[in-house]
Amino acid sequence: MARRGTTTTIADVARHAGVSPATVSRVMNDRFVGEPSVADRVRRSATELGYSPSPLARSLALGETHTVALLVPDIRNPAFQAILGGLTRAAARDGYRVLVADSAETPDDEPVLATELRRRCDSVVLCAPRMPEETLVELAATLGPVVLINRPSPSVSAPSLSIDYGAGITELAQHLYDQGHRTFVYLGGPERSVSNERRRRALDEFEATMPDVILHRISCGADTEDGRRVATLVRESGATAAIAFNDLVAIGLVDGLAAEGVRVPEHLSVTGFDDIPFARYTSPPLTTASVPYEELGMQAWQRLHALGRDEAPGDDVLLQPRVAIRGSTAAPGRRAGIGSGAAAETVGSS
Amino acid sequence: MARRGTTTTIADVARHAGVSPATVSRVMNDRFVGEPSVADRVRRSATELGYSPSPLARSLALGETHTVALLVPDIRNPAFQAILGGLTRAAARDGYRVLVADSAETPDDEPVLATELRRRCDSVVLCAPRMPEETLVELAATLGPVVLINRPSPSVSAPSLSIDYGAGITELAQHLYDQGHRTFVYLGGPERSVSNERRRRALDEFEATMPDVILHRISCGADTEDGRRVATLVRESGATAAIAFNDLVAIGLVDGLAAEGVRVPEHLSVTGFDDIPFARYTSPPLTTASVPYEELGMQAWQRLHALGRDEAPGDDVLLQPRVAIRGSTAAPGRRAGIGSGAAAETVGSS
DNA sequence: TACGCTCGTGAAAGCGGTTTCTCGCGCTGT
DNA sequence: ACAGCGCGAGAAACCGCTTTCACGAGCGTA
Repeated sequence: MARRGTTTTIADVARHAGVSPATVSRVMNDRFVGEPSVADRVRRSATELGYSPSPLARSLALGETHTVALLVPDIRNPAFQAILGGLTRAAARDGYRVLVADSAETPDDEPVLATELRRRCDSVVLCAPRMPEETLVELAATLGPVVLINRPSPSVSAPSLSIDYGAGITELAQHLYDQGHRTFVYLGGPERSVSNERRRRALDEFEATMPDVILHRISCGADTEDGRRVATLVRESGATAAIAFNDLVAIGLVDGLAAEGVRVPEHLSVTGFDDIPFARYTSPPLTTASVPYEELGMQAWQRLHALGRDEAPGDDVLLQPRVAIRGSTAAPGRRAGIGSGAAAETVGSS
Repeated sequence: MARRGTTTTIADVARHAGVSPATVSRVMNDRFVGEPSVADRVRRSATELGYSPSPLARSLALGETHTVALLVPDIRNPAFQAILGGLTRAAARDGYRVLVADSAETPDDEPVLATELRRRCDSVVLCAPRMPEETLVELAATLGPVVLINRPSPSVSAPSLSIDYGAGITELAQHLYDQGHRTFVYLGGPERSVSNERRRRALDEFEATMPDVILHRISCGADTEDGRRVATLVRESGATAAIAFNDLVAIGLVDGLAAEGVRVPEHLSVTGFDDIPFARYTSPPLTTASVPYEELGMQAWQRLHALGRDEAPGDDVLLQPRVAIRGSTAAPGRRAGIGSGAAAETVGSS
């Protein structure tokens, strides 16, 4: 904030133009209906004094801030950054700004963080994968306009936008199965994460459906480092294919395996999840499920914008990942053909 | 904002506790000096009514918002996301939030955007690589607390944090030279970008210093797609080493070259710049100059925080990139040895 | 000519806090 | 016993803008 008395206020303009603050306000907001000459005079005074209304004061008076909050567990996660990108761009088109906050992977802080953010903003995009359901229900009720990312729930009043992780992971497993794999290992994400739960359920079902499939499970994490850490465990598991919680884990795993002399996909196939921008450029390019996170961010804004104008926000949406077959998967025990480079890619729909 | 009359205000608490709003305010801000029993009563009323002060009203009254703005040309750029990450985390530690905005690569919009943001925030981190110097000087003067990213300038009153792009690119060139390359091609970034200018100057000087070096220049861009687009030009240039404006361009280039059957580094060496998190996982792992963007974000906050308390913000800083030698560079015309995997890496300092 | 309308504008009451200023009270000093 | 002092807490002004309400002027009509 500028030093007190430095900024020109609406009163200054009013005085300069010889009118009342009310009139200045009306002119600035195109709500003025009187003599055009008066409006002109006000406008001239405004530009002459370099006046622009204080957004803060307007927010207080109007009860709206033209700001939307985004709360995520870790802002450095590329998936959240993609959401942020989509949200920022979409909101900007309607003259809204985005306030970001990061709970530093501490679900306990999220309710108070969210409420605090909410008071600065008109609405909030909440991404709280590890928040307990009951806390979420309570929070969503008090929060007002909010959209939930990846937390579809009939008991919550807010619209939610989610990724069909189950469908994506099933399709990945099926792809591996079709290539001849029978022994899998799943590298689980954060323990209490909803999206991890979705993936696990889908894999449980896959295992139950396919009698000849063996599925090992390793509790891992969501970061590159987590993937690297479990490389040895994966190697020793006897699996021919590893299904990683996400791309970061997969990338870390591939790297960790390389350090142990295990080649991907020659010795072991690996799949990721998310299709972060660089998944296609990794070594080898990563077979993964492509998730439209930027789209998610844009749709989130669309819902909130509707909600803010008391329109119907639209139904909950379950966005379908698209599996992208790249170089990190191959038939077990078979060497990958020479020339299977970054350019080759198949995209399947689900 | 909650529906009018829904939120409990300071007046409600005052009434409930049988005191004046002034007293409530003092209690809430630990400025209360009277009878402890009164303070207790107020605190009880506050929690009972679920009261929390409106940040908006406080901001208006206090003249500070506890918010800092970040303005960048494109929020989707990983470098900016890293800065955002560092800034967000550092600011959060002091109870500040970050408001993000993206000028959509439109330098003309930046001055008005920045001023608008500034009115909502206590300070702003400005990253405007393509803004004309004179505009910047003017803007920085009116903006108040601001730190400039990558725009060191004696004529601007604001502190600046920059990357020594010249040193980084020179070191990369030198590395290539040491490996035996003599014909280079530089893939230039955005035409009017300051950081591109810095790289170009350094390469001009490098060319002048090394008599046997031939340096071609291609105007390219800053994105993966730009790199892919110029792959053919690069191949036809006759250069044995390509120095890309940044990692994204390098990655795109490598991909584009692969599509034309040109192998990296066997046929052509490629360097990037930035060392985005995935540079080490590309295929092949990218030789690049590692730039501490997250650190940049944190330092930016540190300066602004100091500035906000009328402390000396500290001197301008020129952060040194560290060149990371990876798999995308090799001696010209020599095949890379088998087994040069992602794990192998040398880090040099500058 | 008087009455009632509409139209253009200003006065003032919010929005929800903070802070200065003031005032009443009880305590001390002589 | 009374002036003076310090302390605890409230009244009111203020931050900068919006908006309702009121008011006076000008007009048309009876």
